[in-house]
Amino acid sequence: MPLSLFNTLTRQKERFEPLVPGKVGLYVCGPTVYDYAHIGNARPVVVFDVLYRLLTRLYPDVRYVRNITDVDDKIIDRARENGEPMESVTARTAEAFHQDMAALNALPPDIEPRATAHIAQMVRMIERLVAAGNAYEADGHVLFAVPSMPDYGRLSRRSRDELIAGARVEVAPYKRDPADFVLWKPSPPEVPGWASPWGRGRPGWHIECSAMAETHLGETFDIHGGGLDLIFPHHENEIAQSVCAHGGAPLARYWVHNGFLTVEGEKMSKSLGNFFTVRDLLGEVPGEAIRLTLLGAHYRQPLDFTRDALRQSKATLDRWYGALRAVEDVPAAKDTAPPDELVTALEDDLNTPLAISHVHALVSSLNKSTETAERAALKGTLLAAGDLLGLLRRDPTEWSRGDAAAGGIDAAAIEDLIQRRKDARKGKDFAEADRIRKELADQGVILEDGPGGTTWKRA
RNA sequence: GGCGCGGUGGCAGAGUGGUGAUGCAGCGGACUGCAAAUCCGUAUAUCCGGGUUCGAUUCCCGGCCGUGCCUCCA
Repeated sequence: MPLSLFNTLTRQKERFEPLVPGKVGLYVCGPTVYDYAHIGNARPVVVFDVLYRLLTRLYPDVRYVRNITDVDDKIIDRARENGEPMESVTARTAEAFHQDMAALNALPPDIEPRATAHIAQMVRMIERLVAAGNAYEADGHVLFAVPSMPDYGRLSRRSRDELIAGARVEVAPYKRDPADFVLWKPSPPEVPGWASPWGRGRPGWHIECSAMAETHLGETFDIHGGGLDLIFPHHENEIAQSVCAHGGAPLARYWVHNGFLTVEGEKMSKSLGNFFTVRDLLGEVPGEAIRLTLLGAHYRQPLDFTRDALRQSKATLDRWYGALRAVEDVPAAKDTAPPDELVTALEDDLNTPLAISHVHALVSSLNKSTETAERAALKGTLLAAGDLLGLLRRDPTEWSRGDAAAGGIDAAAIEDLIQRRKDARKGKDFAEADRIRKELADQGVILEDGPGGTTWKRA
């Protein structure tokens, strides 16, 4: 079954065909690095990581570009508040972002361009837009002239009139048209800035993505991804800039947007106190449980992120790793592929919930199997399925034993108690054996008596 | 006000014009010295009202409810 994706441009699920056979260019809007990534930021990263893994499986040459926005007024504000240079804010935050996303098993993109390294490309693009009559200088700013682009609003399906009618913000006096947006703005001396034909200044929000996409993927590429909230104005404006700077060549052929996330049924916001950073959550549950939670709903559906969902994802992974733990002594079959139905589910517009149900089926088969060759085959298939989804990468025993919580009982002490319980059982002193079981249970350690002896795991 | 999305069992969450996946929780059973894990079995759902159809949860219209965006905010 061929890959199909829901294209925001046409509001339809379309069969995916790369522009150049065998070769795929993917651009995803990355973070503005001024603070830790929150769980809402993590959703597109994880969703497009699955797409990247799938594309890599289907096509020999995939180039995944995800930018880092390291110049922005929010960053500048943060730097001023902290009394530190913008560069130290962005370096620190980008590093934290990398750590957090790695903890979610998100692969790094092939190229991670930074806005500040592409100022020259932005300036050149703006110059082209001015020369072509699509942009103008006014009051130290350079603005994109929206009326110069007849197709403006196609992605978000808004007419210019609607935009103006719905505008909530006062229109800057230097704009020729209320819908015009900033390409370049002046920087006062205390604000970071770069020399340009229009004086010292800094780029507007949208131009960086146009310039970086052009630099690393060319004028027209295959897939552009991001959150639903970016459709307007960000992606609409990106299209306007790029298309006009490229003589009408389309920017991306498929626009893929992930849905929004709520927390415990409410919009995440700092004032509601339900604002979770990935970093906070990683202190409570393994990153893999966060990842599975994010993949538990279809990417275009709204996702309600709850403690209960997180707990359930952890329980699911416990079961999956439990099945792997039972076949630790069986070498996985080599060169195994994920099940066809799982690949098919992902090819159908990234139906991760359906794909996950196929993992459940695999785990169930593995638990039931008693024949060594079959178990080896199933183990290989399960690991291949996990690889495609970015799951089940850890050692199963290590997973089940978890990390000794601060003050928790350590592995050596547990083993010692298990030995003492074994002696008690040998002497039919079940009261003592049960006392030890209870003692460990009270510390979150569960004992499992199997044919090969007693093993343990943390609850 | 404009544009958009969604309403499926106790919870989460897919598919589908014709016996409604999957997981968690529940109940019963097997296994276990007791457990845990696992396995087997089992009850429970398509917001409301119209329309199209032999037949709609699925398509169309209306309503109700929830929710997102509406230009520097990612």
